[in-house]
Amino acid sequence: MRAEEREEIVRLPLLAACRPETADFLLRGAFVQRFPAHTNLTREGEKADFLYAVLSGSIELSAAYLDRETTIAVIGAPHTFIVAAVVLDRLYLQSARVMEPARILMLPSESVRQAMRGDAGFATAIAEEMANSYRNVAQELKNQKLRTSLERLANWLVHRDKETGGGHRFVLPYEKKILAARLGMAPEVLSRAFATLAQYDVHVDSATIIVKDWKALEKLAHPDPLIDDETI
Amino acid sequence: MRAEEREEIVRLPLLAACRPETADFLLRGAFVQRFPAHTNLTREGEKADFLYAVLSGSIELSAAYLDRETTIAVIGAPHTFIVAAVVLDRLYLQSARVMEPARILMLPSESVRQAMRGDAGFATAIAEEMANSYRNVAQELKNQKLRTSLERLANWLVHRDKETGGGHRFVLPYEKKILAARLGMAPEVLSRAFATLAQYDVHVDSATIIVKDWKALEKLAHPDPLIDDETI
DNA sequence: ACCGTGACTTGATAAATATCAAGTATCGGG
DNA sequence: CCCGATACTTGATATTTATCAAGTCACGGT
Repeated sequence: MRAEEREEIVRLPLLAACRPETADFLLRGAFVQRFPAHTNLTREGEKADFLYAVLSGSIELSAAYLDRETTIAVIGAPHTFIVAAVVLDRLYLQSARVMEPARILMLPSESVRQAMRGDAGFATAIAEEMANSYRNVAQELKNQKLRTSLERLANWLVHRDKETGGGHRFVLPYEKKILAARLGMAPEVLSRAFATLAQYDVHVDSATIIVKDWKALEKLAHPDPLIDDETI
Repeated sequence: MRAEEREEIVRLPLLAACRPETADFLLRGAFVQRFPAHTNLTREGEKADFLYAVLSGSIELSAAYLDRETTIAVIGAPHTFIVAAVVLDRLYLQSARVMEPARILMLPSESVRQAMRGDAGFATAIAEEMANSYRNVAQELKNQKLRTSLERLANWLVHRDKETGGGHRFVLPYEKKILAARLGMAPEVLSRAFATLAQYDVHVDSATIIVKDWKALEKLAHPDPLIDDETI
């Protein structure tokens, strides 16, 4: 592992609060690897061998049931994924696939558990990471149970616009097919939802979104910090 | 706090793995309180002042949006709730209401965070608690996104039957109205779903459920450990 | 014992969402 | 530059779910 890469890694929220010797211990068994798009990193049901952290690129987490499949979340740097399975030494509940070509840090799961037992700072960082993940998925559950598909799309657009600087013009970060799965609807429904949003002056040109009447969109969306704000 | 009550508390998964002095420290600021049914313990949006653990009784966690409301989960002993908000010192994302009269342990949230920083065993226990909660919500999200309402009910029955000893006969632990919200459907839909299950030899007499043809129900439900098994 | 409230059910209907099919557009590889 | 695969859109339709309304029933409080 190169020195500058090591620098980058110990700045991750996960490692920033642990003792130097814990970081040493963890990084001894760790490695960083680059993966091209579409690589499958984990499949749900497998044993949790590694904790993964995204250094760059993005990862799609998905789950399947019978012949159905859905996207649970899309993760980017500097976040981790499938930490819960590692902490509990259980099976992955989700599959992880590389979306944008990614650099991934992999920590052997047994080392992680051992480091937790020995370093309260690290264990706390893991707990905080888990708490964040918990809140994100709890918010997503509220999103699913309390909103219609049109409302979920409208809120996603409002949120994405803020995230990209509030220019009221941005490009979708991934395929509409994946966005549809992420929002919990069939691709055809997403297509029609975009068509409906034309009434609210939302213009869609392939992957580019232009929000001409911000107020109208926000009124439709009714964003709620307790569902949409990840840092509340 | 009585000695036997203290005994009971330090056996909670949360405290079982921490150092004696950490338990002392935590229990110094803690108290146990009995609450009658329907008491509101927290409201979503409030600051997280306490970590709650259920010693007996049960708690309903719910969330609202506009004029809608849903039940996120129902918690019993020896589980905790709203730990994530405490760990991160943020706002509660869910409201908690007493369902069955309950004895609740309350730990001041600042003490919890302080204890985590000082005791790796306790921080690890919190991380494990969070990991369990995370997996439960993630499973619930899969349940919502990948199944129809009839399938959710069928699986809930299968699961509940196993939980209560597999006698193929049990009593609903709470009102159908709440069950409907828990399963993500309108009460009328639940009513009709029960009616549909008559075809599968599921008999409903007010709150008593009798499953006459277990195989038929299980075939309809298609239970999946990665969605339904909390300990996988 | 009576009353009133609220849970539960059932019917009728509307709205939301999924599915199937067909056509167009787009994009990467040869 | 062309081809084939796949994403995306749109229409028609089916299924799922919600809503509104009315009636029954059970229960707690007076």
